[in-house]
Amino acid sequence: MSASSNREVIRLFSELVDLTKLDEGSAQSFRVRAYEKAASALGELDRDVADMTAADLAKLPGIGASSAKKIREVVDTGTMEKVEKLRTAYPPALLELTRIPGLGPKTVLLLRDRLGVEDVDGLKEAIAGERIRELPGMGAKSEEKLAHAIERLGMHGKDRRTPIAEALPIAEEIVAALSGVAGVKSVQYCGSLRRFRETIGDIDILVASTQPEIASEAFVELPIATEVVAKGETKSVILVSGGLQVDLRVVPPSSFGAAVMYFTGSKQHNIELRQRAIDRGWTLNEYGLSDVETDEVIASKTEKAIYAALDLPYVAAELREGIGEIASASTGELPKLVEERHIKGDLHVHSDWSGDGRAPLEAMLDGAAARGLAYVAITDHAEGLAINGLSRDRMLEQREVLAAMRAKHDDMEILHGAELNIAPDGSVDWDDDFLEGFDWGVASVHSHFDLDAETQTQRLITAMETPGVNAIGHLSGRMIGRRPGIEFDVDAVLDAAERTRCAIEINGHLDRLDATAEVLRRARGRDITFVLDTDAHAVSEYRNVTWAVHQSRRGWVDKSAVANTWPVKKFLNWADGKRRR
DNA sequence: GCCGTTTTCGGCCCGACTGTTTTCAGTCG
Repeated sequence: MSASSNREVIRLFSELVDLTKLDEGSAQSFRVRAYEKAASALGELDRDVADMTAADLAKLPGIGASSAKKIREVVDTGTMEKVEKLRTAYPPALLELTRIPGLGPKTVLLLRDRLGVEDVDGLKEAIAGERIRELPGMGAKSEEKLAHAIERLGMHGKDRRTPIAEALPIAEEIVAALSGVAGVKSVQYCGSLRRFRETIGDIDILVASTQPEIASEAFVELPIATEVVAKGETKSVILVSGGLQVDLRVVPPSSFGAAVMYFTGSKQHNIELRQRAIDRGWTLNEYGLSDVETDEVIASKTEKAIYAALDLPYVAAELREGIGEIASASTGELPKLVEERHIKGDLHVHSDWSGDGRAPLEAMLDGAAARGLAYVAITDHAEGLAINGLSRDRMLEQREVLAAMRAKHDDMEILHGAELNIAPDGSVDWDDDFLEGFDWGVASVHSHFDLDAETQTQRLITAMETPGVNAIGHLSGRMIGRRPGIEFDVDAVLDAAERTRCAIEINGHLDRLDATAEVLRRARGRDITFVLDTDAHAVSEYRNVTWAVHQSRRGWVDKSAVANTWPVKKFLNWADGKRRR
């Protein structure tokens, strides 16, 4: 990716944020927020900063003359003087202290200035010597909390994030448990989980209840809770196994919409909405949108009503990252997003014919039919995948078996496909003649993840150019939280997708969610076709379609670009067309 | 540090919980 300089600039700005929090003694200082905003703007930039002048940079929203100069400095010299200077004043060991939950910049500086605490070991000594309690505003209880927080740092510091595949089932379990509690009208998980980020800092649960104390009590008593961090009337915090934090807010039912909105975030999205409220003489908080003068509530029950009052269409949770979605919403330029009911077929499905499939062919077809799909492509692994793959002969045999099963499923089109392996040189398992016998081909990277970006780019492009390849499966090959994706030139691959008419898959496996949202957003404005797939290896995994839809929304993908939302005939013609090029 | 259909200076989102306080500071989201 050409953005290696972007990554370095963002890294230094993030460090600048942390250092400035200490230097200013506040995480909310305007300078800190300005640096955060600049870092976030750079993260969304689809150009290489090295190619931009200071004047170009300063035109970007959130970046002014000062940040522009710093960015150029990093590009030209490889470093940032301000960061270097702050590093000597606040060494890494001291910065590490701010990662301890409950310990903010003010207290870290107090510890250093009054007790000479320079690092975690120094803090432990101060606690053991009962010297914390000598400080203003601190007591014996503070020592106890800090000692405990240091233990927590080891297993789950402030900045450790949990893969969505781990967090989502926990959140669903808690939602289900609280739904049955007396007085509870609605329960919803919010935060980054609802925005469908691929990793989660903590789980946010919102409850609407007429009896908040019962809900709070039930929450801290959940069997899944390993520790209660805080418990109040409307706000409580627990830890679950592994140290993952779960926050609960309880609001009256009439405020549910405002509270969901507040609790879903993102922080930047909320700030922009609140600014929009202020511009209209109103104020927005988790209880509602109200008039500053009269206290009259303008909207609070639903998110939609609040957006409408602010002259905005409803903004889907997956879009709320504060990266321009409010500006796009206000001008009617948000994409038309995919909904689950739009998905007419599944194009990446395995059976137990290949090694990792867990259900018989019949069961997978019945499962697809039960979901009301108009078509399904069986795509077992091809033989290049040593452990799992089917030989040519087995594939031909499977084709016969599928043909016989068509009679039973006369209201569902059954496509015979294959999941092909992309070799390091971009070739796939079989020659064009044999590939022509299939109805559908999805080609994926399953090995050689460490090749250099240039080789990987060419590898993907060669695969896309192959007539029998309709789509590239799980484009990056990443496993969230376990394995990074391959490195490749995103723009070059997107160019090839336009040119070859090869689709890019949006894989709904929770540990994949691939293509990534960053790549999908980068494809905005291009003429690229996507397919949403479950990559189901068992009947239960057809539900991955839900996650694929969320992922597409997070990537700002327009429904019109998703082939499996099209009318069936149009889809079949398109799929066939690519194969005959 | 950023920004501007009232402003190039003076604003910048809003509220809950904890521990220490007799009214608030710090932290967090």
